[in-house]
Amino acid sequence: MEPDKVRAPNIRDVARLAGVSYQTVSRVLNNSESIKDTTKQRVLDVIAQVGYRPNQAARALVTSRTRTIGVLTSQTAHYGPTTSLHAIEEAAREAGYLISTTSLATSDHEAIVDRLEHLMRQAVEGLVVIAPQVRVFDAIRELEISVPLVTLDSTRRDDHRSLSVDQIAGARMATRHLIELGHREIVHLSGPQDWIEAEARMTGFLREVDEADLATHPPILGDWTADFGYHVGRELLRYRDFTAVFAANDQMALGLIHAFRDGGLDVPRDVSVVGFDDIPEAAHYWPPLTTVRQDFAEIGRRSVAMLLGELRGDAEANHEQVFPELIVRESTAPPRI
Amino acid sequence: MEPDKVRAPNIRDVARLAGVSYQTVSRVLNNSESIKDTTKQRVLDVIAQVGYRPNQAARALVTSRTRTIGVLTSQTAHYGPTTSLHAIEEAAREAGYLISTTSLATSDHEAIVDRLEHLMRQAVEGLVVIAPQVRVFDAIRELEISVPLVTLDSTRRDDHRSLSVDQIAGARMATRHLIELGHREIVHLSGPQDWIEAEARMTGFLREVDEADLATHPPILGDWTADFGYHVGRELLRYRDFTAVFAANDQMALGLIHAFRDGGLDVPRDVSVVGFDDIPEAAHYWPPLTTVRQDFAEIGRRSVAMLLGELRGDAEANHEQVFPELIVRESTAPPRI
DNA sequence: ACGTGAGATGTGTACGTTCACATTTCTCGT
DNA sequence: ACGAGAAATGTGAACGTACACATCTCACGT
Repeated sequence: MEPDKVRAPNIRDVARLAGVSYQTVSRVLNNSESIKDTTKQRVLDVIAQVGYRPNQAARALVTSRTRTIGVLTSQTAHYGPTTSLHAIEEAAREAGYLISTTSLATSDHEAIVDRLEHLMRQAVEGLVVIAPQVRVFDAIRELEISVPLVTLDSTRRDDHRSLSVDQIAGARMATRHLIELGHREIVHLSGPQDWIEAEARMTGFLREVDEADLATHPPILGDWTADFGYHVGRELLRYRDFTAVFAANDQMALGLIHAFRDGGLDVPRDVSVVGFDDIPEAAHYWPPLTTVRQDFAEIGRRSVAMLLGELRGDAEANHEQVFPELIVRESTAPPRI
Repeated sequence: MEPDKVRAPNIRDVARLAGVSYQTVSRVLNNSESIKDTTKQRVLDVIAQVGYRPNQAARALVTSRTRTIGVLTSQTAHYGPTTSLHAIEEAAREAGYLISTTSLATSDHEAIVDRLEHLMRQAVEGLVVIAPQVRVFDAIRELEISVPLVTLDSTRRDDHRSLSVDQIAGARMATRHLIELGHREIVHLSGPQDWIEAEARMTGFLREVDEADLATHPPILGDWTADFGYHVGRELLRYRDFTAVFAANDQMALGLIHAFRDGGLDVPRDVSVVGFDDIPEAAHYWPPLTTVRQDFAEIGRRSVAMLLGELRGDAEANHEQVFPELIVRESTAPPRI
């Protein structure tokens, strides 16, 4: 006939056992000065002894500070967003913040609103959005979200802060590399239509092709996966009206190369392929992939720094850019003939 | 001279505007029955109009329910843990729970304790541990954590629930496949020493080799990365006293293959390579990788189901196993001669 | 017309903490 | 030895919600 659950000790229990008032315990918890060392130690001993853990809900209620940053991610377990997320978690932790992550199961408007509402109910103090779908921004505007917000991978110039890798520049570098090798018929395998990143890379590609006065092949819309890249590669084999492909990420590039090889084409002898992201495996693909490197971890860290800056009230620059880097390996070569 | 921050509307504000008591608003929020439809609608209208959001801290304080599940992940952005994490988040969300994720920056005892303490302060109702380092279990025991706990990828049989892919069985399948092809000199490239997964795969490998009465090459300890696989491959080229390698994950397998090719060896003609995990890119590697598939998403989903079951008080089975599957592709073949 | 009971709504209180302010205790210099 | 001021500690209230219980309202059968 034991009581089913014993109530967890609270600040008053600790105070009683230490022979002080609850306020003194609170001071110890918050590292207040003007506490006698002996008293402080006595309180700490009791805390350790009874295994007291401050109730964050009560604390948040009275201070109206949650020390939590909300992160909205896309539904996929891609390397880039994941790496950024880890960096965000680490940077936030170091600053004494915690992370509440939620991901988008679907990218329809309702789901986005639901997830944002969820984060706001959590009373997050700031928001990092790594879900670079265009629609997210509409939802944010609609909900009149008032906490500081940083978006990643956006090329938008909106009323919130953003941090982006200059995807357009990266795409231009990749495209220019192919052009400089002598390619004149270049196909672009893009990401999904509503991803801002995909749009930016496509824009960069089109601009570069345009400036070089080359014929424009209509970009193909992909879904970021190697499987899709493979299927596209099989299709492309039927036309052969190109000498190079710029894929919007490394996985699709891998699928393309696989399909080309299956079709009897050699990369880079018969066709050059460039990827994007420089995931850690890209250097070990066969052939090692020429790609555009982005520092996802750096982006994550800096996004937290920006957010914390805004939380502290600094009126810093609103938009930062991180520059990507072209990594030339062995999947690109001059066209035959 | 505006007031700097307007207080967010609370339940009493809503009540006043709707001309009802705060308790009635509370009833609407909690979908209580015995609310007149017209009243309910009036309250909902006010809520929407003023943008009222219930304060979770206050709610948690009084109900002592946070509806939060804590997740402890390893420090790395690997495909497997990440995929499981996504599945966990989704499953939890569907059950009305939220996720508080924290990752291990380092795997020393202090860091682990710090992270666990952190989650407990958040008053998580349950814990999912995807950080399969051995030391985590010591910390959990030491902290006398009382909330329901599910660990992933563990082969331990402890006092908490666990859900694991039978890594030993998977490793045996991979090894047996090589043996059945006729290989007698097989090297194992393992994961880091303190990872339970790595240990289990090594155990499976050693058992199978032992049962087949083959000479045992001492396993090589790796770090899961393709880069490391490449370096090991370069080293191995100097000996050539093996005809097959079983790598503990696909990335290391990729690096190995790269190194072998650089050294003039053909996979699978000169040496066979098997990976583990079946990440989505494995089918598109060159050659397409023979590997062991694990359903990471399934694991994530089931871990949440187990946890919720325990939270509801079901006394279900304590340990579930998920079986992996051997996927034979083109990186394995009979040994030459 | 009136009591009855169910349905609808209202009131008091507790959750565990921090903040503002009040009070006590110590440490000096004289 | 004493008072002033600083240091240390204590008291009352508030944060926003849900629960237990109390009260009000209304339809209905007699």
